[in-house]
Amino acid sequence: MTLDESATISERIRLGLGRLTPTERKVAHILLANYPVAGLETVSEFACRAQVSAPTVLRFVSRLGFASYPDFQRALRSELEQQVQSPLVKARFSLESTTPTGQLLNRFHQSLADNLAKTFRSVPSAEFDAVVDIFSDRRRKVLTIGGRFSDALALYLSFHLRIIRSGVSHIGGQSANWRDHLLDLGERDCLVIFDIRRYAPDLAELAAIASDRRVGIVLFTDQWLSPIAQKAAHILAAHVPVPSRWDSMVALLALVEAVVASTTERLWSTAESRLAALETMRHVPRGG
Amino acid sequence: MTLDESATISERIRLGLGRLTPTERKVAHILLANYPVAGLETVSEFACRAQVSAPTVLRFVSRLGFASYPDFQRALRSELEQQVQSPLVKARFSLESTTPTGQLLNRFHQSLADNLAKTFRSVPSAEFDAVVDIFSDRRRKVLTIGGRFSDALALYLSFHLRIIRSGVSHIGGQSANWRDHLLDLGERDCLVIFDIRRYAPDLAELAAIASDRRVGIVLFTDQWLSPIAQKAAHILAAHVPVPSRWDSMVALLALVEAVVASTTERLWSTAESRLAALETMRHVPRGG
DNA sequence: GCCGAGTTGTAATAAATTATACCAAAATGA
DNA sequence: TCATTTTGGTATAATTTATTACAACTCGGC
Repeated sequence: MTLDESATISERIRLGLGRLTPTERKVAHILLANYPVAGLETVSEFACRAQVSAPTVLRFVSRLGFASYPDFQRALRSELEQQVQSPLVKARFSLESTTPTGQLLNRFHQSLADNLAKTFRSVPSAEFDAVVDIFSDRRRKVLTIGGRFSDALALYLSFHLRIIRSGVSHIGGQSANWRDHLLDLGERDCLVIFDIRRYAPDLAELAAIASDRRVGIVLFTDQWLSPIAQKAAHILAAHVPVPSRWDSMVALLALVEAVVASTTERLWSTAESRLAALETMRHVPRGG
Repeated sequence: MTLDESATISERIRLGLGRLTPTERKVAHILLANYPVAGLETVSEFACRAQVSAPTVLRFVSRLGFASYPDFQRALRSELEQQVQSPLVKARFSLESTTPTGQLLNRFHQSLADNLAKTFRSVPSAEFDAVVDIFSDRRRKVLTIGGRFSDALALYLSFHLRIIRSGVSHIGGQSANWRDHLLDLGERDCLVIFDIRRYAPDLAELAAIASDRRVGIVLFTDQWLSPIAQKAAHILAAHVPVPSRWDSMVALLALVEAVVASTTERLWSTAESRLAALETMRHVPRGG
């Protein structure tokens, strides 16, 4: 099995993601989400960041086709070197950066653009496709749920999916009642969890139960990966830091929209009539 | 001799350049010319690149104020991690544009970045400030509501505001019941409406009623402006087109988060204790 | 021309890192 | 349920790396 040496390392990782063991995949995701810095650390630092043991990191690197860890780092550095060739473009298009508010907006925009770039750079195509595959499969039921803030995204996703297909629900209400929803799900079905920093214990618990029941978990999370990542079949991670007291869900929403766009395209031929039917229902006059 | 820890390393080098010996200066220049990769190599690789001996490199690092070479590397990495944001990134590290999915993600990302830029460039600071002013004024009640999809953002906004202040609600449920909520609002209060393309007639109706009652309307809408714009006291518009069957709410969410960030900052001194109280309540065990 | 402060490289040493062998635990399938 | 395979961590060995001591060299001043 010879890998294409010309490919960038991040590409190599994304392509080889399928051949990795679960824990190795965790390492891969951490690296992609913190590319390339994580790989430039020592093995143990990297391992610690990914919450795995050092040998796992080494096995990961080895499976990528590198002869040794230093070899791997050399490759990363040489890639970084080429990338940095272009002069450090700092100057930015700016609106009124004179006013305090203008500056704030500028900084905020900067961070968001950044988060978007990093996020899309690190999303493995295979992972993205896998999620779209699942959402496009009408035989699989889909349940969505999220944390305190991210639940809005879970809701948004379920709205969109419900328009183009059946069998989609959003889990709301008291967390005590969540698990009841799982009763309806079987091995082929799918639980979509949104969980970002200040990870919700309630969600982790739900994920554990779902995992026990062999329900496939699709996880939308931040760059540091929610603990649920261990139980998840597929992970889509977004970058969330912004100059604010709170984390940003912009990049996460971007991922959701990309998935929705792709799924919609896939199901369009059949969704179209469904949409028309919905439209008709919507215009039926109601009392009030 | 303590150096300013806040300065970037490259800055630190430039400042200290005078105090270095000739050979050390050579090292400094090599590092600046191949920043930061050269410093991420091993001492001997770095030394070889600079055509000096290993101890010279170490003396250089030491004179910069670092306790050890690994320490120096850690600093470089952490700088890189933060800085990987703005520069360049796009071109080099971009994801597999070879695969169809890679192309799709690239196009999508491109559109979103574009929307963000256009949105932030066109937001009037005064309008932004005005909205923050309103949200920061605890005497004003705030009601949020949105359309089919944008309601998720309305919900998100209300969640955030409710954490830092009282008097915030989200209007849900049947549109027939919406107007009941307006009974609670007076002239000084505020109705926040999210309305993007395929503008909802229901919302326009609600806006008309609110306007009649002299309730101030804050409108989050798309670049073409919902018809509600005529009734609105303040408008924040975002760009929404993406290569998808649906419009994107990413830039709109970005605006919401910017407003929330600013409002939070404004109210923080008092919100902090409120947050602590909420946290306590949250941890009270519940049945189940 | 010799001396001494300052500078640089060589070589030996100490410290860390990476790599491996092995075992336990989990997953898988009959 | 049990046997078999896969997977992941621990402990340790092997290697590389950073560090230090010291000697050689350079350059000014006397």
